[in-house]
Amino acid sequence: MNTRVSAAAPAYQELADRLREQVLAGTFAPGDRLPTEPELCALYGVSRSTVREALRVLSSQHLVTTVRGVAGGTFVVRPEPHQISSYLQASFSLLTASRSGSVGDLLEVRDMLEVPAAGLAARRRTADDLEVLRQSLFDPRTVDAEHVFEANRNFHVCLLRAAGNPMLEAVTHPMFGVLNERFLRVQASRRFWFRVDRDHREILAAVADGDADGAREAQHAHLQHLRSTYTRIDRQRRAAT
Amino acid sequence: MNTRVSAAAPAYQELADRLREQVLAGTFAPGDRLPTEPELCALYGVSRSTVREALRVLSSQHLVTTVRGVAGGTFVVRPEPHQISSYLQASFSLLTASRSGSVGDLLEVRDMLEVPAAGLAARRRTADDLEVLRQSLFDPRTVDAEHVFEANRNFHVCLLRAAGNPMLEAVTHPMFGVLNERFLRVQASRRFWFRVDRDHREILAAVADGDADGAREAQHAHLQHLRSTYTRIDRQRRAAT
DNA sequence: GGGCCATCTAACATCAGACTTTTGTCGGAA
DNA sequence: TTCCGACAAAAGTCTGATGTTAGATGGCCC
Repeated sequence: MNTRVSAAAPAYQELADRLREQVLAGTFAPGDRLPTEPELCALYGVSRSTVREALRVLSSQHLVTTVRGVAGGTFVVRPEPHQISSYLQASFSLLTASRSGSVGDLLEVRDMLEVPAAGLAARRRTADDLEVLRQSLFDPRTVDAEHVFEANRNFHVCLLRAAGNPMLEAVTHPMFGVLNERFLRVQASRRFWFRVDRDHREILAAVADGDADGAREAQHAHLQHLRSTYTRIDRQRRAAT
Repeated sequence: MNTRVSAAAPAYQELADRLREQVLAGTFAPGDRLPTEPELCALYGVSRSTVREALRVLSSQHLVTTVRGVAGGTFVVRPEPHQISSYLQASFSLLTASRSGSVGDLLEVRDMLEVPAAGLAARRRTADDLEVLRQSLFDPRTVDAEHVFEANRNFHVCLLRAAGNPMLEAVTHPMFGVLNERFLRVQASRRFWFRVDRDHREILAAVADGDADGAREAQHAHLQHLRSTYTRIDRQRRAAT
């Protein structure tokens, strides 16, 4: 017998929602320990399986973590930008894989974010940022493709960080990541890397000078180059199918 | 006795990872049904609880859904932009709640995204988009605060949609959402809504004209107004603490 | 023959309880 | 004092039974 009009949601889902509400509302602060699993059973009148499934939902959304042992339990965590990034990257990756044409969308958004980000970086970069950026330059004549790939990745990530806006970083990083994994990990010509290297040095020079306009311009030009390469590869792949 | 160097990961986590890999790799296509829970138990040699916890992880990451009943089971879904949005909004909301000063960061990114978005909307909007935007205008003299709030929300969401880039929409919507919930749901003066209404009409006019520059400018001005209101409220709240 | 309703059934949902593994703590021995 | 082993508290895992949902089936009435 069910007096409610709609039972619809499973118990674990409902419990997860209720707990999430409390976490979001701040009833439990970051670092706080939630009641133990048996306690939650008693509190909400459900079995331990149900409690555990609810906790799995919350933990896979990076709202809580569980640790074992006597001092263990379920703890509220504060979401870190990099967690947001990893989730976003997985999602975007799937989105672009399933729908054709989304690569252009991704590039469009990347342009909106990374160009102003370069401008901000020029104004806000610290001496440390500059140093890291310099170390992320690479010799395009090097044979180690993996090293070049990593250095390129580093450069972009550092540039984002130098912009000093964690939200911006959290959102932009995955876009860069998806395109990078998708197009560069596998195939990229020597000539392409030469170009990338030149662009990076140009961007770095502007950022070092505190020249926001120059940095924006250089970053925009860089993305234009990338766009032409990505769309070419994308066309080839489609043709090959 | 454990021969592995690190047992670390719980079984449900490991199973979730293995299944996720298969979903991401396309072993299971969107719409496919995964093996039933008892079958997964047999396949991976674990108990049903473990299987179910793994499935909860995947489903809360919007990779699968489960439906009950005889034709039920666990199905691979393709991630939808609005799912990404809801996750992002929760994350950003927590991020701004826990760290002071992030409201400015949020506004900064919003400016990067919504200003060009308005420009895109001016170029890409359909007749339908225009119609919906018109219906999202409101009478600032109305007394129904909830209606005004909803109409305002609608206007921004439609404008984003009109830009015709799902990724852009997925990323921008939550930023708007967080600020909106945080500052406007509770307190907003009559004078503020008059201003908002005027701005909206200006944006709409530019978008209807296909005037990308005008739309960008109007949107930027609009965000500047919002910024001053938000920062004022934010200051008041801090002072009140 | 066609439409409607009761029944069946395959899948997920939930429960209860036991056992296992991990890890911090505490007390005693070297 | 330091080290080591027993203990305890917590999450992790397993088992098996029972509840619930919703499509499928087949028979009944018209």
